[in-house]
Amino acid sequence: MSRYLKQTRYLVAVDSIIFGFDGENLKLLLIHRGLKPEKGRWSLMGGFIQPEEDLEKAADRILHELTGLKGVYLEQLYAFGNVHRDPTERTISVAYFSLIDIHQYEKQLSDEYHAEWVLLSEIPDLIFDHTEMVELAKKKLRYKAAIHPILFELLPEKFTIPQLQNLYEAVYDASFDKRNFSRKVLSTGLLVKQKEKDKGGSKKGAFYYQLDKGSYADKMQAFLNFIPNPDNLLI
Amino acid sequence: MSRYLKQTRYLVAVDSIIFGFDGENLKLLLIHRGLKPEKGRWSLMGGFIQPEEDLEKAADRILHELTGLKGVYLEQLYAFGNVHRDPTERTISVAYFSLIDIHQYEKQLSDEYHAEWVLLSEIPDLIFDHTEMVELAKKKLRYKAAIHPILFELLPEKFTIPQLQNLYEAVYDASFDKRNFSRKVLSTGLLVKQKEKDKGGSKKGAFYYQLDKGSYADKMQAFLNFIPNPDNLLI
DNA sequence: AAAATAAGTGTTATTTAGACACGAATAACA
DNA sequence: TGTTATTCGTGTCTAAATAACACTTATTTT
Repeated sequence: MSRYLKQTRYLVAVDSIIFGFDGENLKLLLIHRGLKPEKGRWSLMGGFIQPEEDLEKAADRILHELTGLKGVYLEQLYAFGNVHRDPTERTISVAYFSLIDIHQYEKQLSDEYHAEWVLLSEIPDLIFDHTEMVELAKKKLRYKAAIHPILFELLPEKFTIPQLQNLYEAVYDASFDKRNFSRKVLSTGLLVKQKEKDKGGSKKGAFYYQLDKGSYADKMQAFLNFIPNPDNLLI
Repeated sequence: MSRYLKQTRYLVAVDSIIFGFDGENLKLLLIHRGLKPEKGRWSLMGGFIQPEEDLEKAADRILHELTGLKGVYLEQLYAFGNVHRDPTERTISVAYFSLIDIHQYEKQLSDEYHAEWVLLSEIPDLIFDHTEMVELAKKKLRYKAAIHPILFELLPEKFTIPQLQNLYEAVYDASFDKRNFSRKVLSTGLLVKQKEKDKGGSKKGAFYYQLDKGSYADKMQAFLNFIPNPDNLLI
């Protein structure tokens, strides 16, 4: 039934930039390639799309294979299609990035892939154009998080304001005034205060908060200007 | 040299959403498909990528073929890869959108493609998932223009403040106070006042302005909050 | 009981946004 | 040639948002 007879076909892959936060640092989930070519080198998790599989679904599958997680935040980043990006054979790769709570990640299946969390500030050499993909993903994360409340995806369901601030400070490699920060974040109406405190972080303990799932969906688009002086922070 | 033996290969296309502005209305450049399948129906301009052609280059080529223009604003929008989006054969399409000054467009080559400018508010049925592509491009245009000074790409080199305001009003389907608008746009430091006036638009005439190319590159990222109450306008 | 630590909160000054109205320049026309 | 119609161009004031700033509270440790 193929009617586009004279055209060349190409491999199409999906690669995933998976960000995680451990309460302290931002990390990236990488694998040690077990297969040739480039065996033994660091790489993003990826795979070829299958004949009956939508792009999004392929990204979902790959994420699931590596982390065992389903239903996590996943967003298309960019299609990379330089002719020689994979020296073996021309492959167009659609990169996705996702945000997961690092503590939800169980190392179940990861041995199969030799997956490891790596500090975002200490990313090793990666194969192909994966470094470029990661750089773009970092940029987009900063960009988007300045405008939309997506960083909650990196936290557990219950989190404290200081934890949230740590996360923002890690993403922007900056520090914010905690009075202004908490006022701003609470004024969004997105957070619901819990009765329990997290006693782990300090002697006094900090109250847990939870996302108001209802308004979260609504306000996804209404979070502009979250970061002061974004001009200085966005690349 | 192909080592990924067991994988399926796919067609990869590029489709272009080409926006233009005629001083009054926003328009989209569409073609009447001359080839089967779907001959005679409206479509975005597109084509398959060639073996030695980067993605970006393919988008550039297609734009050039249709409009005769080179070096225009071109940005990757999204990769569309649903299994059955092209019923003939599975094709992954990477969509690009571009912004051109409609008056720079000469209908040189367009007869070959039966290209036509169509009002953005009156877009006909399009083949495949092209309607979805256009919707996403509209959304991204609004989104991005609220934050970055990209709409200048739709204007001639010299333009007046009222013309610029018309453009913003067309993009956001809203009207803005001209005093606040001009104060805001001039405060960016992006515009250089010219000595001549445009006498076409009014009896009094309006001064031309030109982009300060130097600061344009710098301030591409520093144009946040250009649109009042963006919450109401961004989808 | 004193000290150490991190949480939580309020005030003020500055900046920015948004609402608002009139004079100036020119062409068309009476 | 004076009057009218049209659009350009500008200034002020009020309200809201931002950012800078410091102390008290709760609790554990010593």
